[in-house]
Formats: sequence, C-alpha cells, structure tokens
Amino acid sequence: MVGDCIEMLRSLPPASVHAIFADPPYNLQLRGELRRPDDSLVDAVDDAWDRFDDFAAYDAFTREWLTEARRVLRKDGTLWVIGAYHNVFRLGATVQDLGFWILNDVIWRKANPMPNFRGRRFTNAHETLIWAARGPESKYRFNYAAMKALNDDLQMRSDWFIPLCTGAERLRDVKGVKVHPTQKPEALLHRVIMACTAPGEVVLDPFLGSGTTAAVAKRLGRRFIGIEREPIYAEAAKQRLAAIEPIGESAAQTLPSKREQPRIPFGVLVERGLVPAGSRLYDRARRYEALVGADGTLRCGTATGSIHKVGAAVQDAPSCNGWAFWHVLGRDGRLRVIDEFRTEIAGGV
Amino acid sequence: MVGDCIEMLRSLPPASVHAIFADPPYNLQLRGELRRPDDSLVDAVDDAWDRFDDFAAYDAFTREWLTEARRVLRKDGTLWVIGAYHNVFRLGATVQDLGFWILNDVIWRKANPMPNFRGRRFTNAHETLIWAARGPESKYRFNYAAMKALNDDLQMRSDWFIPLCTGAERLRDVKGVKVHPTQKPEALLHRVIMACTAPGEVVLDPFLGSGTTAAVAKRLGRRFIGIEREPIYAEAAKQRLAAIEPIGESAAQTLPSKREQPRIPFGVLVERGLVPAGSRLYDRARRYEALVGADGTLRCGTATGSIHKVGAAVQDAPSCNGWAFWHVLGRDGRLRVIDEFRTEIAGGV
DNA sequence: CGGGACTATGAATCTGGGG
DNA sequence: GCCCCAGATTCATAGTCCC
Repeated sequence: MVGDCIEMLRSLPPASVHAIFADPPYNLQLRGELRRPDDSLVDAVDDAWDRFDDFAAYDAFTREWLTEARRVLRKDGTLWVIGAYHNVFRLGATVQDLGFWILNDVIWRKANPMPNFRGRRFTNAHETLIWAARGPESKYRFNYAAMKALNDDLQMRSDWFIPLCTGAERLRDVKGVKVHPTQKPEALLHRVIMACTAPGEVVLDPFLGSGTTAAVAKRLGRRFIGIEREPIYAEAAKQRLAAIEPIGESAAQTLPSKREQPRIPFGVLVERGLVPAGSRLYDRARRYEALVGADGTLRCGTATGSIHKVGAAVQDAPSCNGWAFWHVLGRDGRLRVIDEFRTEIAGGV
Repeated sequence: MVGDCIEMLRSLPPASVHAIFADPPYNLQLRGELRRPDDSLVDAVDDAWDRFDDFAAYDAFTREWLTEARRVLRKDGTLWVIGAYHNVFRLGATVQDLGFWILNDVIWRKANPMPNFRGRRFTNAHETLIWAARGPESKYRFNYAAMKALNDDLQMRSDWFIPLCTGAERLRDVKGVKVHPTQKPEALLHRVIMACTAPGEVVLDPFLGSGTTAAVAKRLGRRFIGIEREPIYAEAAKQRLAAIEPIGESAAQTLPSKREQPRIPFGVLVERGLVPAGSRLYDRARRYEALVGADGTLRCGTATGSIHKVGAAVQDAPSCNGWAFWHVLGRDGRLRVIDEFRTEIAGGV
C-alpha cells in the first residue's frame, strides 16, 4: 500500500495480522512540517522547551501509529520495533504505555559499522530491536526449537551479529546511488520472521521502505502487508518483490518443538502392550520401582497416579516429567526411557 | 553516605562531580517462582527496593533522582545509567526529557547469562548502559586513545563483552550467601571510569549497592561519593573499600578480558544466503541428499535436525561432524564442503 | 597433582490446553 | 475465567570431590 502509515493502518481490519515489524523514522515529517535534523540544533541557548516540543511531537506520532498497530495485531501476535539511541527509548516507553508486554530487547550487532570519525564517542556498532506481545497474557508464538537449531543447538541469545546490508543485496539506482538510506539486511528479517511466524501467516510492515520485510516474508512463504508513503521507495520495493521466488514449503517450516507435537497419553502405551499392565518401571538410578496399572497409572509405595505424579511423589519434588524419569528394564539389563516409546507411535493416536 | 538517594543528592553542591554511574532499581515484575529444568529454584530479585506500584510511580522516582543528579553534575561531566528492558526505555526517555544529551547507548554482552529455562524467549544476554552529557553543548571528556588501546588499537565499539560478577569477586557473607543480588563486575566499571574521567576527578554513584563503583574508582585513583540506603549494603561496601589499594598513577592496567570464540552456527550461512534455505546438500559420495530448512536444519528422509544430527542419522552413526560431511553442488558439478563457507564470514558471530 | 564427574548458580517480567 | 494437571525446559563458569 502506498500512503500515510496511520491512515493505511486504520483501513485494516482489527486483529488481523500475526506479526508487525516496524522501522520508524526518527527525523520524520509530521503533518507536512519538516523537522530539523539533530545536527541543525546550532542554537547555543539551552532551550529546554524547544527540545521538549520535538520530543512531544515525536512521542505523539509514535503513540498514534502504535495504537493502530496494536488494534490490527492479533491477540497472539507480536510486534517488533527497531531503533537507535535517538529514538528507541521513547519507542520502548510508548510500547509499554500502550499495554504491549515486552518479551526481549534484541541487539543487532553490526559486523561492519561506520567508525566514529571524530573520536568523540564509541563506535555506534549496534541497533536495538524491541520484541513485544500484545499484552501480558498473550499466547504468542515463539519458534524456540527453530531458533535453537539456527544457533547450532544452543539457545538463541538476545545479541545478534549480522553484517550491514551491502553488495548485491543493496538496492541502487542506475547511477549506483543507494535507493534507501537505511535498507535493513535480509538476514535480520530472516531471523525475526522465523522466530515468531509460521508459513502462511501475515506479516505487516508499516514503514516498508525498500521492502526488506516483504521480500523475506515472500521468500519464506509468509503473507505480507507493506505500507510506504514515498512512491519512490514503494516502487523500488515492488520491483524487488517481483524477482523473489518463495522457497519450498518444506524448507520454510520451522522445526516443531515438542509442545506442538501430538500428545500421546501414557495409557496408550499400556493399551497397545508396548508397556504392558503389570510390568515395572524404574528411574535411571534404579532407586525406585513402580507397578504399571491397566489404566495407565503407576503404583510405587503409597503413591498412585500418573507417571508424572508418582515421579514427583517419590522424589518429593514439586513436579516431574514422567516421560523422562521412568525407564523400562530390557532383557539385556539395560534401561530404556519410556519417552522413546512415544516417538515410535507418533504416526497416530 | 548512608541514606535516601534523593535526599543525599540534595545535600551535595551543584556542578561538583565529573561523572555519575547509576544502577537504579529495575522494577522487575515477577509473577511466580521459577525453576530450572532440574527443579532447583531460581533465586529471584524480590527485594522491597525493586517494587513500584506502576510505571507512573517508577517514572516519577526516575525523574526526581535524575533531576538532582543533573544539578550535581558539572557542565562538562557525563552520566551513565544501566538498565534492562524492563526499565531502560523509561530511563532513557527521562534522561532525554531532562535535557541530558545521549552520546551512546552501550551494550554489556554477558559472557555467561542465565538461560531462558522455559524456552519462551531469547536468552536475556545483555544489559544496556546509557552514556549522556549534561547537555548538547557540553565539552565532555572522552578518553578516546585509552579506549582504543584497551581494544587492541581498534576503536572501542558500543558492545562490550564482559563476564558476570562471580567467583572471588562476588561478595558473600559468612554463610556463603551473596551479599547483593545484582553486584556489577569490576571490569564493567573499569571501562566506564577509564572512558570518561581523569585521575583525581570525582565519581558519584547514587545507588552504590555493594560498592563496585567506589572500589574501581579508588583503585584507579579517582575520588568517589557513594550513596546507599540499605545499611547492610553500605557496610559491605565500606569493608570492601578498606581492602582496596590504588594502583600507581602510571600503572598501565590491562584488563584480563576474555577473548570471545568466533563460533559460526550453520544457521547463519542460511540466513545470509550463502547456503540458501530450500537448497540441497550432499555427502561426498552423493549417496544422501538433504534439504536445507530456513531455520538451519536439514531434512533427509525422516531425519530432521542440525547438520550434525542428520549426518549421524543417515549414516546410522552415533555422531558426525556435519561441517565436513555435507557438501554443496556447484554449477560446474563439483562438490564443495560447507566448512569452506565458514571461513568466508569475517569477524565472528 | 591432574582430570573427570558432579553440583551450584546468575537482574527472569519464563506454559498451555481442556474441562 | 478459573482450576487442574500434563509435561516441556538450561548455558557458562566456578567449585568440590574422588580416583
């Protein structure tokens, strides 16, 4: 969509998108007035009013588009906002004020940042992303297993090391001039979209710019909505998108976590004779021995109940994952954890 | 000084300190107990000093102490504030509202953060520091050369990799219980104080806690003022300080900073398009063919998982180095082992 | 004394589905 | 909306103990 971000957002139905990625401008034009860029503040007078005015206008704009974004976001959807120290604190505070629930702040560590030429500050080598659910109680999606897989089977951390967008990926006009001043790298959006969406879900970018969000969403088999006010950027994004081929559906899937897999009650193993009623289960150290009941319950001393309940009871622990705690004793004398039987019949229940 | 931060600040003369380091309460909002997967209980920060009724109360408190801090700060002085996503956006916005001029936000990347035990978010692996001058026109001190020297003659970046405060540095009582829940590492304060002060200048910490700021300031030959409300913490800091010897003025203190391992997950090659999602990998004999998923996993027959796990599964082997096992098929029909792509990535991850 | 096994712990807004 | 309960979930260090 080409047009003003807030107007376009208002035209979208409520609770309709699964994820929002927003890269708002920080020296933006408000209602036709051109705001001064930061370095034009040459006035030596320490004029606090003036500064407050600027911040207030920016905050009002932020509040307005974030309010609409929240309306458009599904209950279980999440919001990503990216910014730098000039604006990210105000963004984050407004995100919280509007009722979003921050899940993480994520640091994009730039592999190749621009050095600080005057030697008066630290090299500004990162930007900050805020990841938030619609509210504190939201059942948001987080593709934990996929993120872990993406990071060589270690939990993904909140600091991401990703190069700037350069080379062939950077959109340039016929003269070789870059089309957009702050084109985001596709690798960044790849991680964002893989983290919190499934194939076919809808990703919205209210400040589309050169179209990185839409490009990555399309390639990963997600649907997308992009809003951009400047026709030049919108046209560049359109052309860019036309050349993108989605990867196959299988490759676009996120590794399902155990929680998403079909649940198999222990009783099914008993019914099918994989763990027969009347047989015995043991913990790893063979300190405890439990009798398998025909109804899928265990008995161990005075404790009776589910594999989890009895596992917790014998250990005097608050809870226990019985699938990982209990074992079957094989004929070779080796213990086999009962969780393995579940995967054997994962085909159907 | 032992006493309320705001009252004590009011008692200090205006424009009298060169640098302020502040680690205010984070206003964590924890809802219940949290257990590790092994059922052990996480020791939460549930102290009364960290509880506020709502954002408005926290903001009012922030505004009050920052106002006094600004009054006490010299015109050429700078302010450091540290926080996490719970509070840092509100802190930063207030810093700006009061007229401070943000110079950098700096990321403390934790070498050994606590994992996310429930797998519902990214590992919270960093905290944010805000570095600000008193105003836009301030002639603040930045020891550029010292920072560059501290960083192997490269400009110091805005992301700092520093371990948590553990081991002998961590203050403990006679029972071995940590004295303060959030003691900051001396390495962090070393860099802060070295960056923006000269020997003999005054460093103020309005939330002294266990006294890290004062300890490092004393060792580096800076004068210091510490304010702490809790007598227990104040007493611990006092004892800690008594044992500190200032280093000689000419001493070239080098940090025992640990080099970080440039580990490159396979998923990064996928994100960056070096091995695109949806493409195929082969073993050397081309007996097996695997599909590359967008999350950096492979799919080959029924096997799904990391390059190592799938490599092991197809060979029916206990383990496998996927970097050496899998290859990309080039246009010339030649196989290229994926390990070669790792070396193409500059820097680290 | 070295190495391996085992344990402890760190600013944490840490579950979800069915009845 | 509330209650109940199945069951999913951890990484880097430092310290201790034992062989």
